Parts: sequence; C-alpha cells; structure tokens
Amino acid sequence: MDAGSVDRVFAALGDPGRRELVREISTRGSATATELAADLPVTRQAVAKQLAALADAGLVAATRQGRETRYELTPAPLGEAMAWMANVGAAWDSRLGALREHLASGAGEGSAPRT
Amino acid sequence: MDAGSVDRVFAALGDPGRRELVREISTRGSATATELAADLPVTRQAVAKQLAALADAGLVAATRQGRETRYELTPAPLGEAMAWMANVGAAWDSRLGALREHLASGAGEGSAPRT
DNA sequence: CTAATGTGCAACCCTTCGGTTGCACGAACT
DNA sequence: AGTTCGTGCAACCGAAGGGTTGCACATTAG
Repeated sequence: MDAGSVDRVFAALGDPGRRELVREISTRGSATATELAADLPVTRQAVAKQLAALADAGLVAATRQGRETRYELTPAPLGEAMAWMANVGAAWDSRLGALREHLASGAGEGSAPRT
Repeated sequence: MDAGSVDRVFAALGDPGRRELVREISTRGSATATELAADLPVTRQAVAKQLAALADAGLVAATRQGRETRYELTPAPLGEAMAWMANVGAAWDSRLGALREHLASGAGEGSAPRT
C-alpha cells in the first residue's frame, strides 16, 4: 500500500527488456542470469543489472543455490500496480471499477489501493 | 490486445510525473496543461510534453475548446496493461489467474474512443 | 485594432540509464 | 592441489529523456 512500491513496480515494468525478462521467468518458472542472457542479444551483466532492478521492485526474488543464483517471480507487487490502475480508471469505466472490487477482496495481496 | 500498445502504456506510466498527471486528471475530470502546471513545480511546457506522451500511449485524449485544450482520461489501455500483468502472474498466483478470466470476458476493451 | 491569455514548436542542457568491458571472488569438479 | 563455471562489482560510454528558455501562432476581452 506504500506509494513508493507502486512507483518502483511501474518504473521496473516501464522497460521493455525487463518486461521480457519477467515474461521469460514466468514461463520458465525460474532462471539464472546466464540462462536468460543465452537467449538474448545482451550480456549476462546487463541481464544481472535488470534482474537487480526487478528484485529491487519486489517483482523477483533471488535464491543462491550452490554457485548459481536462481530468480523466481514474486507477482505480489503486480496486484498493487493493478489496484492503482483500477483505482484511476474506476471513475471512467465502470467495468474497471468492478475489477477494483475484485482486487480489494484479496486478489492482489496487501491490496490497498490508492497511491 | 496489441503488444506495442501495452509497451507504450507501461513506458508512459513508468514515469512518476506522468502517473501524477494521470491521477490528477482522474480526480479533476479534465484539465489543461496550464492548470496542471499551476500546482506543480514544473513548467507548462514540461507538462504539455508529458501529456503528449500520455496521449501517444492512448491514456488521455486532447480536445481543443476555443483557445484552450482540455485533456481527459481514456483508461481503455489500462485494461490491456492489467491483462498483461494478470497473464504473467497467472502462473504463480491462482487468484490473479481468476482475474485474467475476468479481463478476458470483456473488461479489456474500453468505452473510450481511441484516436 | 490592441492587449492579454493559452498553446505549440524548436533548440538546448544535463541527468538518467541501459549496455559494455575487465577483473576478482566463491563453488564445484578432477 | 588446480581448473572451470557462475557471480558480483566497478568504471566507462553513448543514447534517451525530462526540463528549461525563447519565440511564434491562435483566440478572446476591451
């Protein structure tokens, strides 16, 4: 429910590359920086940086297993971002308003709308 | 839903200033660049630029009335962005999965005209 | 017509940020 | 032990982008 959190989520998702990473991790279940970089036209360090940004936004969680660190998705902050959008759009679109209700009833996580 | 559209929406919402503008327009109903700039520590031209970015993302619509141009919210693209997030989160959170269903059943396309 | 208000456009700084290279450290495998 | 694989960190570079100033164009009031 903290505004800064929503802020970081949107900032993180604002970059197409990071959204691509989120998407990829979503389909793989989990992945390491080198794994992800293998299928991308960028360096491992670049991916690592983006993963750090995503982790800072709370969208992914890093877990060190032996000599590799696996990243998994932690989609809870997405709920907050969705709540923000639903809240803003509620005044204009009644269907989004209904969605906001849906989120408020526990879908998002610590779903307290408003920014 | 077109991927490029979602791209622009996230990019537009990625900036805190633009999100602030969206929020302000949401509460006011409609506003002009000078009106918005009056309550912000930035120039009118800066606001106008951000509004142009938001308009490009399809989040606001400009309407010239006499010598002033009023901006209103067109929250339709928000639905697409939410659908993207729900899609990604579906694999990890069944509740977000249910939300995805909800969006698929028609909440995504808005009543807003689009340019 | 003249003045004032509201915009739009263009050029220009300066910070931010994504990406790179290079190197050092920890962990597994032989 | 030594080697190899996977990370992390720091410095650097170039493009992108938000903000500014300045000016020209439209529209309304006197």
